[in-house]
Amino acid sequence: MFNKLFAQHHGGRYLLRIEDTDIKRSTQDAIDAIYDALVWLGLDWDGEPVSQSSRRERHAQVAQQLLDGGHAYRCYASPEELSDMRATQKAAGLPTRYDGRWRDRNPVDAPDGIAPVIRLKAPQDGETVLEDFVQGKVTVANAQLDDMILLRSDGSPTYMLSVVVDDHDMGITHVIRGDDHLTNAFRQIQLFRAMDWTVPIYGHIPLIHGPDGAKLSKRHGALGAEAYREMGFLPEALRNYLLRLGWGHGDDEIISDQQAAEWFDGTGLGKAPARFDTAKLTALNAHYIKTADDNRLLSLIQNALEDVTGGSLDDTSRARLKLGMASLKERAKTLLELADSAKLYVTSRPLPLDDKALKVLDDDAISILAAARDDLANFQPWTPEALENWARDYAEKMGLKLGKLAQPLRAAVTGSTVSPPIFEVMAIFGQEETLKRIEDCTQSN
RNA sequence: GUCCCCUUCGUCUAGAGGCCUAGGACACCGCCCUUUCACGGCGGCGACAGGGGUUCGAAUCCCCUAGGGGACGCCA
Repeated sequence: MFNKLFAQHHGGRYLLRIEDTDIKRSTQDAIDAIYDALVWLGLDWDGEPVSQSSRRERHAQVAQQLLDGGHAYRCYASPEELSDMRATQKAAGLPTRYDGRWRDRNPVDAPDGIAPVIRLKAPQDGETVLEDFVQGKVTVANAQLDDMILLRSDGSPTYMLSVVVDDHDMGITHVIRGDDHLTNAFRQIQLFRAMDWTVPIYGHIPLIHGPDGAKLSKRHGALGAEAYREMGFLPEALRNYLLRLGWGHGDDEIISDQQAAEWFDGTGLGKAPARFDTAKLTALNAHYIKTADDNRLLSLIQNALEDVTGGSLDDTSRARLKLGMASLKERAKTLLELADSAKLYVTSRPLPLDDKALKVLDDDAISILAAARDDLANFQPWTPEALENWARDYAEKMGLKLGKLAQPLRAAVTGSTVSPPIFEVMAIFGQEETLKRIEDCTQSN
């Protein structure tokens, strides 16, 4: 999202690349999940996505070039040998790094039957400096960086090689990514230098943590975008929430996409990880539901409603939902809640009454309702305002508090003690349907 | 273990030496509005990690300590 906003802000292009160099993990399902999530979130990209796996030959060619130019070498150490090496280093309290055992060794020493990897011959002295527009100037001694693998023993390019080649070939000028890539940046810079290519400008943003402060991971709170969709969040709410995680613009909280693109220039990003807070996301979601278009909301909850009706919604239900949506969306924090409350308008008689409604409809209430029904039978006009005035007048005439009349009406008409304003609901159902619902209660008792 | 980074209310943040008796938002509590539930309005609770400096003056600059995070793969 930051990449997209940054590109929009500067009139640039926001490109998508699928980094699928690990064939085992890059299934079509996994890749589709990325596209779906990005599209749902409204983070669609410019141009065609580039698939890294389709560029293997080009990557291998660059590795060969590096080899020819003396910037890379073959390493014949086996995976077992390397893991022994790390174990020894760790036991001795040393940093675990490839020790360069094949860096200057004569290839004639190469053991038989071992396919080599190709490693970058990285500078060992001096330091590499990264001018990061989020982290600031970060310097690392080259002695801290080891000779990374460019080509695996099976000849396939690693992510590190592919990223650099693709960034160069795609003309990438700016990279915004998680700061788990910060140390990779130094290695990648060395590779850019070895090829004498222009290094992109980097911004490494902090990772998002879970509510308990621990890193968000697959087994700890990290969810795919589709999970938030299923929980009834609107993409614009998620965007607004994420925007404010690690970035701020004064006291502004509700920020439109357009405003975000105008304001987001890559500055003002925090360096500390932020915790994910569902409560705040939910509050934002409530706001965006309130301001969302009624027809859009209706289509978003349609499936849930059709589960109730067992078929497609009829015209009467649709009309009622449209009339009632303004009040319904005012009360919903998620689309799940909205769908739940909207069921009111698609449930047909005889109405199931919940426990609280049953409790409200005691003998007193039933007799009040029975009398009110007769008064209502000839009442006109059937509008929310007129009905409310009627209720106030009628209650006063009968010496009742308004609630003594309104709550039983709500229970009888909606089957619940919680609903949008009852006179609005009665108006939406119409006179005939309302009277029948009242009769369902007064007659069955 | 080694290297790098971070540290303002419970959470997200504003703050770039005096505007700060530290502002906003979410959450929480109270009151108002009210036929229910919400919305909304008003008010409250609540933080500069700790310790040293520099300065007339520090949340803002420097140092140390503590705590947190990230990286260290023939993963990305």
